Amino acid sequence: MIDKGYDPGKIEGRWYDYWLEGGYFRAETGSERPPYCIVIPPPNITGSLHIGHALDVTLQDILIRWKRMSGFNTLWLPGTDHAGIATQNVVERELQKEGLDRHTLGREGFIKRVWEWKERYGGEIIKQLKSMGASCDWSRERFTLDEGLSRAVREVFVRLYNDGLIYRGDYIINWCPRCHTALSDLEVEHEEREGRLYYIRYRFADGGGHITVATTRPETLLGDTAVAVNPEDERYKGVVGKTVVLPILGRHIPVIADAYVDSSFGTGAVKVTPAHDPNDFEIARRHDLPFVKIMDGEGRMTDEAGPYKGQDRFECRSRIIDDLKEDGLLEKTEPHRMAIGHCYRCKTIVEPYLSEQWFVRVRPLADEAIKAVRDGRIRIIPSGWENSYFDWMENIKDWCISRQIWWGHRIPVWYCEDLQNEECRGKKGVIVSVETPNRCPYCGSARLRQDDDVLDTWFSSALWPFSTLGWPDETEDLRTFYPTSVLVTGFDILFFWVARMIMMGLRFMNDVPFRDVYIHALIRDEEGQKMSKSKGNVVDPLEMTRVYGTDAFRFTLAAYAAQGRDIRFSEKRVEGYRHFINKIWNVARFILMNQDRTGVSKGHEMRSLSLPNRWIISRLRSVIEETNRALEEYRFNEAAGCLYQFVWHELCDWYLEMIKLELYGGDEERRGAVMATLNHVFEITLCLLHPFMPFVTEELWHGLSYNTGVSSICIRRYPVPDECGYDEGALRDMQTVMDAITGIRSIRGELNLQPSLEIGVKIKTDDATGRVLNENMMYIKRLTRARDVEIGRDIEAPEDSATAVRPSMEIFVPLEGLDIGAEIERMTKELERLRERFSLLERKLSNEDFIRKAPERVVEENRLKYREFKEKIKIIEDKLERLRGLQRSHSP
RNA sequence: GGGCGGAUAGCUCAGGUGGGAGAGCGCAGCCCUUACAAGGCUGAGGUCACAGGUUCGAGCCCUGUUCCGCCUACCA
Repeated sequence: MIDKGYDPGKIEGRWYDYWLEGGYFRAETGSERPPYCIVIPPPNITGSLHIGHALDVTLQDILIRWKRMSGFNTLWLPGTDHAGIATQNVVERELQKEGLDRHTLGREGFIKRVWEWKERYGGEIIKQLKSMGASCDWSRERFTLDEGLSRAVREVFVRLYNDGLIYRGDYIINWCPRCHTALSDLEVEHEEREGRLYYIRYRFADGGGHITVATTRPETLLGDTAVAVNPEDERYKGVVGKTVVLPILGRHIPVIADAYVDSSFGTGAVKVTPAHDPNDFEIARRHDLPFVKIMDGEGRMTDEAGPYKGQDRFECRSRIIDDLKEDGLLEKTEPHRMAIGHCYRCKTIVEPYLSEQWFVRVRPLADEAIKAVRDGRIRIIPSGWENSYFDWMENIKDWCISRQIWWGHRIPVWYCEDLQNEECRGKKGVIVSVETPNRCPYCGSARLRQDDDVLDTWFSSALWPFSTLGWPDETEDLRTFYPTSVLVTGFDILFFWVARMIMMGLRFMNDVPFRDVYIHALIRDEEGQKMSKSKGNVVDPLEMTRVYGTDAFRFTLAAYAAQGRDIRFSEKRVEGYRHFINKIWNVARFILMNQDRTGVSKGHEMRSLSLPNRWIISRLRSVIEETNRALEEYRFNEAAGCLYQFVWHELCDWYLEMIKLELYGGDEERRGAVMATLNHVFEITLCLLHPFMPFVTEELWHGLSYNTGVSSICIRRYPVPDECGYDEGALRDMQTVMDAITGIRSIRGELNLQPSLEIGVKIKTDDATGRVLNENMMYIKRLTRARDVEIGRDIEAPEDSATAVRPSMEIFVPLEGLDIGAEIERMTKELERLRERFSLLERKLSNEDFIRKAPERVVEENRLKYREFKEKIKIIEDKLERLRGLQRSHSP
């Protein structure tokens, strides 16, 4: 006999090892079975499992286990991401504690150090994935800096370069002064804040007056090389072409006209700082203005900043404001809402910064990626995200891919230092190559210098669906599993990752990287706040699994995963599902206890079974259908909800309670038949549940010896409807029996009758219903604790009796000393409810338009209900009248 | 500035194509009935944010309003 309660800690590790030993998670090469593949969104090696991963992993595992059981050759490919900036930051912090920095170690030494760190801690998250029960094929685990994946990265870079889709140049990019690197537009998080708009006077050089510009960043005036106005702006017509004097520095700069300037904003005149603002950069290129860099990579002011040299950018700002005030050049300031960009890794305010970087020309790639979704080669689920996808793709700008850090894929570009011939000089000595060159291919020089930069981490993750399968080699895995089946991820990386995988997949594999993209919600705390360490509101998934068990936690996440909505996570709900698992556990206990006593017999005809047995099998058939359908449509919450409802409220509350009668009494043949049915139903139920709660289902499946012929539930065929018979009559009859039982119970409950009180019951009903009730009398008696039940079409309502009205049934419970007042109250309330509904029906049916325009089916349904309610109301009215009569005769 | 989503029971949320308002938790009453008190039975509780419109009929479709959340953006 198994333990009284379920203790997840005892069994989870054991079964996970069992699965690994059995090799159940390993994908086959050269399989006849249809492939089903998911590549995991690779977690950062710096990370530890958070609740978002837990959700992501749970949903993927549900799909993979379901498909594996359904006969597919499944591959769930796991791995981790090197996470360039994040990892570099972590290791740098560690060095800092030792009083070191990366420059003292040197590039090679530092990278060695990061690898050491990776070996030590990078595996943590993998262990945590395993503890969630993830059925990944660990023999195919990948890391974005693996040799194979690195080769893919270089290959892609070289091909894109040769196709003219990668270029290098001086542009304004987003610069993080703390991480000392360029960032792509996406890596900047914008946050709206209350700032100030400063109105600053620039005096004309000829001494006559001034022009006022408005700016949010007064310190950048040090780098101004013009003031611009709109050419159509009448106010400034006479000013264009004049010269103004830059405040503080006294430099003379021109007033120019450019259509970019919005006359309605500020004063209609804008200062132009070409080296520190992307728009000004464009203006400067149009007007051939000089570029003056006033800030360095640390965010400190350069020599160009004159008296402010060496100051921090924010210190400089306040100094400049003071100085402008002193010079009487600060006209006014206004409050101004604006979005400020922050580094997504360290939250430092980013700086628009002019520097030489590598870029991907994404327009042609994006166009193909748009087509793939438009024509349905890729489905995005829920489809609402398609709009965001299209919007972003249509307005996409070139992607800055070079990073000035050390941890990552070094850019496969070398520069010839000698430029010894015409060809070499023509190419500017730039060598782009998959293999590391020994000599310059143009001039033969051996003095080559590799580009210092590494690639954006997302550049390598964009290749993940094919680089992990062996590309650029034409491997068996690639042939079998590309395109992958579905990508499961959160919307926060739709652009970062999903969109870029689509672009790269189409470009290099000539096919989409996945057929479906399932986008799940973000998990928030109970107040709807995003979880973050600094807020201290994180829910630790590992603690959840420790306290409630992995299965309960997984089931909770699945039950929460309704499409298109954020999840507000509540621990109470996990607790609820732990109870659910305990419930399942106890079904197994129930089976084992009775099995010992009764044994099991086999091969029973459905029609020879008693009503509850025929009913539960028919219900299970529907549950199988619904679960499969829900999973097919990524409606995880519906699948979970349907199983929960079935197990708890149908299997346990009704079926088990009813068959106790047959198990405790009845003949041996009958007991054996019931046990056979129960086992059949429970075995299938465990299988249905297995993808959601792998551990407890495996444990019970073995505990109940269902493992004949198949060594693990995880490879047992996922239930199909044909495994169950279907008996519509049983569903109908069972409903009748349940109606009778709940009717009687309702009287018991509402009148507060002692459960020990054995009651007599009279039911007035038609012959057909009466026959069903009589056939199942024993269940009714047991579940209502009724002494005797009299059934007939001519039953008279006894005096002093409580009443319940059910479809085609009037139920009476005669009671000595019935509390007439209480019963009148009950009946009155019931009557009110009925009358309300009835008058609605009455109005509907007396509406000619309704009769004429509504579908026949709906009209008929309403007529039926109308008659039913009318009858019920009459019964209750009569009953009430009699009760009132009684009340009068009883009172003195 | 543009876009998207949400507002349903005290709380957290379900409600694929318009036709009987649901679940879990919580709450109240009764019950330790031999799988489970991590349980059972019976209940109470809702002008489906607001205002219009379409329709025989709207939680669901359309328009507008309010509040909340998110994404996105080069008006300094």
